[in-house]
Amino acid sequence: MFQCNPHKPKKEEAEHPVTTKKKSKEEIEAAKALKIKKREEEEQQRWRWWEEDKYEDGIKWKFLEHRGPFFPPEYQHLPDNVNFYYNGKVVKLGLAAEEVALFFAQMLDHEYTTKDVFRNNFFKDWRKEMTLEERVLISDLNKCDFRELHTMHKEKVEARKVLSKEEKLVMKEANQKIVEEYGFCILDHHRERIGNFKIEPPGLFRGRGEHPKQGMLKKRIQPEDVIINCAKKSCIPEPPAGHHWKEVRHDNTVTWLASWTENVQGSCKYVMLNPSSKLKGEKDWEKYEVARRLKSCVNGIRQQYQQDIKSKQMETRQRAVALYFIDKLALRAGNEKEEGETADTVGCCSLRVEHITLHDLLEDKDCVVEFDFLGKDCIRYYNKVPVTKRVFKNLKLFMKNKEPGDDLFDRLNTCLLNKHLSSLLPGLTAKVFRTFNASITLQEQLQQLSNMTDNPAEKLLSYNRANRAVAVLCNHQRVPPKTFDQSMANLQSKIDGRREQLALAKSELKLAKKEVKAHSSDGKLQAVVERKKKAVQRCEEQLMKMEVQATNREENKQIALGTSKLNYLDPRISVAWCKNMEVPLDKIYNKSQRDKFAWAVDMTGADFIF
DNA sequence: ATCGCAGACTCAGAAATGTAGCG
DNA sequence: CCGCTACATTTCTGAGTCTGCGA
Repeated sequence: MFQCNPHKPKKEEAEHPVTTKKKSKEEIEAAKALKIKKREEEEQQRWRWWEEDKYEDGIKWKFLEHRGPFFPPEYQHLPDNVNFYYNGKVVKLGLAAEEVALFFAQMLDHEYTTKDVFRNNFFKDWRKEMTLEERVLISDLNKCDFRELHTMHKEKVEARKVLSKEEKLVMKEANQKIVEEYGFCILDHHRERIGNFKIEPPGLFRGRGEHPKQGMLKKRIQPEDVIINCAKKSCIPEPPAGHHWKEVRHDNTVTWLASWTENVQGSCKYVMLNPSSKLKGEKDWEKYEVARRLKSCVNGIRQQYQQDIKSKQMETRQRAVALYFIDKLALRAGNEKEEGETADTVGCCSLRVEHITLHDLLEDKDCVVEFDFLGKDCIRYYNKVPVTKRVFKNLKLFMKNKEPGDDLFDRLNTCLLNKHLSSLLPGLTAKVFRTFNASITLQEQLQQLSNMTDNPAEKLLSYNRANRAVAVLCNHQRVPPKTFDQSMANLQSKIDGRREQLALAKSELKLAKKEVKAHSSDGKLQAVVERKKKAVQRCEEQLMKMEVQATNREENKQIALGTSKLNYLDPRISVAWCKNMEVPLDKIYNKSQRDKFAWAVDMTGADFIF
């Protein structure tokens, strides 16, 4: 005799005493009820800013109050028994040099520390932190032995993992206290979550790809480096004891609460609000509205750039071809970058001759352009695209008499392009094409792929496939997780196991049916048949679910769906689809995504069209 | 007037952390 | 029942886009 939990049909053996199971079941129910109640409360407290009037142009808030950013703890000297060695001898480093040495030691397992650029940059900056004595002594990184520091660090990480439940809870509560105090601000009478209220701790700069500055020391930020922005009439945040702010200003035309200049690239860093905030949400909404405006005039714009390709002006022709790429391939604008300051990556306007190859004929297609370049974050863009004859001819022209390293569009830059675009439609820039093409693709794909008659798993697979089409368009890639092949194999063996189980269940059902025939009108046997039938059905459902999961995972191997979902797809398309398909929203958006898109969830009906 | 550059903001994947489901 | 692991979510901060201002 056993109970079968409807949520876990797989567990069929009565391994546990019924009493404990019952209890935990009740507990689960109670927890669920609590969650629902909490969610409802949250919903009631939510600021429905999308129902309010907008501020006049440029004003971002009328009141802003916060506690200032949260600073990381000061560095503490290493314990006495942990030593750094130079040339085989113990060297006791001063506080500053030791801290930086530890940054390097912590990364010893990482590939970074084997790269020459990284090592040289690190060593140069490290020496700057040394005392004169240290600097005289330590002149060769290869003679430095950080292994004891490295081991200590690993042990610390390990120790944190094996803490008892109680200790972990204490830490969690301490963290929550910090979030409560520093993680929120008051903006126009509403409590809003801050995104990154923690000051970035010092460390070694890690760029993406072959970054010329990798390994440089990212210095500790002091309150003296930080500018605070808040309302004049608010309670001004208190700097840490013994310190003062660089400046306190009251600029309500910007959205940041604090800012500082980072020393490696000299760029500004900001403390800003969480994506669920009004300030971010309103901007997001506006972004999709501009993209929808583009939708209504994109045909005209397309016609125009097709015409412009024939223009007598070289500048116009280049602009037209670039726009053709941006529209068709969802390329980024491609601003110029300072050479030697960052990794060598490009976008549309900054493409060089070496990044494309022209094929009059390739794989049965005429006029094929082969793209191969590193884009944002050094993600490779590789694509073979058939283009119109006109575009093809122009590309040949643009490449004539140029070296591989020369700009493809030598008469064009993003400023020129965007000026042209904004003359076609106010607010139109190159990146709007990415948003527009991403969202329209999602809408079309959902329309094509999903059917009301599909089962829930199939509907979700279709949604993911539509999402995936967008991710492919936008070239959102990821490195397959290290465990990918293994986990795929695991899933497959699970599927195989389930298949066998299904076969078994089927034959048992047959047998049971025979029995019934033999001893007709035996009620008990009839019940057995019913039970076996259910078992078969359950098995089939489970199998189907797993197979869909396997398909989805395989197709997702190198594709990252998150970025497009979060930044390119008008959430109203997804909300409307859920309503039409009767799919619960939380199947496609997790908690923070629902928070971010609260405006869309609230205002969108099943009839929404992008 | 224009041009370059700082400033402000969005977008990006990796890494860290949390959690659920499994044996 | 409990620890472990795989997967999901969150955090982190670097890398883009684009605007507006001052020389």
